[in-house]
Amino acid sequence: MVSKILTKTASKPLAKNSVKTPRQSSASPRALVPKKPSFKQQMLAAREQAIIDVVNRLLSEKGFEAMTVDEVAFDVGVAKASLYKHFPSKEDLAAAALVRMMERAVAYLKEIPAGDAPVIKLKAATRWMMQLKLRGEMPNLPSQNSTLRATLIGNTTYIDALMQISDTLGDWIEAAQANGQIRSELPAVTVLYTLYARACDPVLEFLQATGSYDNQQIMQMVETSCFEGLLRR
Amino acid sequence: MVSKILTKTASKPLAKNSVKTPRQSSASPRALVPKKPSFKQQMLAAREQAIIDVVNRLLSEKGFEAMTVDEVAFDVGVAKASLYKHFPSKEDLAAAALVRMMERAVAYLKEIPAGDAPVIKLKAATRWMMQLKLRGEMPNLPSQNSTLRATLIGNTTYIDALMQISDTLGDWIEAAQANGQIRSELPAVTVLYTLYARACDPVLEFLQATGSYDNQQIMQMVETSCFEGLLRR
DNA sequence: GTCTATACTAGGATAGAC
DNA sequence: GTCTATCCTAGTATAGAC
Repeated sequence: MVSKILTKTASKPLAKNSVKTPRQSSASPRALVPKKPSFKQQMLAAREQAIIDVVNRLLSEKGFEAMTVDEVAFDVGVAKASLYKHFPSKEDLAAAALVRMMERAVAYLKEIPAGDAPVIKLKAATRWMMQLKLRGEMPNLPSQNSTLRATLIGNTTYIDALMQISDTLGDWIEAAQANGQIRSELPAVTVLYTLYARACDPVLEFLQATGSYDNQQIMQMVETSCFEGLLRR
Repeated sequence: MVSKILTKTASKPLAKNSVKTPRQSSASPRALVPKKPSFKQQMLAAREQAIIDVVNRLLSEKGFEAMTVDEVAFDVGVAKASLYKHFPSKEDLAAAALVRMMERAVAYLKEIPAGDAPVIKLKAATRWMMQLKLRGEMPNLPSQNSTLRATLIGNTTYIDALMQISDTLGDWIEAAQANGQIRSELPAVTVLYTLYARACDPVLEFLQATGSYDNQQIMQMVETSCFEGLLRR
């Protein structure tokens, strides 16, 4: 467990989620039977998915600051005011996209075969991030934007997913250090951050911009430099 | 020479430099004697240096988008309108800071002993960048901001310095690959970009934020992971 | 070349009808 | 919950006096 490497913030309950699963009174006789979402709710959820898709793309293309709500509304094909019925602010819009990304990451990590060697798992996770980035689906966190950060650390779902991911990766890192595959001089946090950083590595887009290499080659090169190092063995 | 790795843009002559060295008519009998700058010019240059210092700091703290001209003016202690007498736009303000950074880089590279092994030179250059970043003096290029990019590629001084740096580092990289120190499977461009990326590596600030390591330790760790790789030899 | 005061615009957010 | 129309702040840039 390396969850201690993340400052555990007292995550206050989330303000409100726009699309809730229908909550029945626990006194109801059918309380244990999840009710199928109504047609309207399905439409709503689909609309929000579409919004999040657009936000995700814009976030990866231009980053949070440069993305405008007008643009989001236009691309979704909806009025700006309607967006604000779904999400209370631009920050929450971005947060929703990030939350979905986190949930996808959690889901992907679960797919990795448990029997694989720790290093193999770590490489798989890294490749997954790089692939998203190369496909223009990895949101660009403009690092030190304060208003977005504030929203994010207040988002329990986001924080929980992030910590879950960090714990999983952290365990793999420690296992890989224990069995001698990853160098132990580097603290596990450093390794973790180094892997995370592949999700926003400018080298990926620079190499892509040269047009000389395809995505497979680029991922291979960055993986090599990251795991094997620049120096020859 | 790897200058071909950078798209050689036809760099049009710079619009105008706010502080020019006094230009005498070439017909003048003292044309070859550089005239000492007048007191007023020295004051002007000093003022502009102060402005650039502030811009540089803000650029590294919050990036281009989040930096406001009001803030710059306030921190310099001058009226906003006065700033615009020195620099025609916010973009030019940032460009000036970046140009100075480039010139410093060029100067630093020249200081590196020519007799050192290529890899040693590359490590020195990398450490220089990381040190600036850790000290909060490395401007944060918000990557894909279009208006700033446009100004930059129109700035001959900037482009020339960037190409000069790339050539120098490129030569060292190729030398290091030739003598077997740096792995040759990786194209020189990839190595070059990988080193450049240390100037904006989020791992540096993340590790700094933990408060568990001092700058020397952080630089050592990142250098290790970059050159030696995460895997144990 | 410095100031104060102001013009102008982009962009986040809301009002209020349907 | 969607729309049109509008508000309002922040932020770039400029006018014009000294």
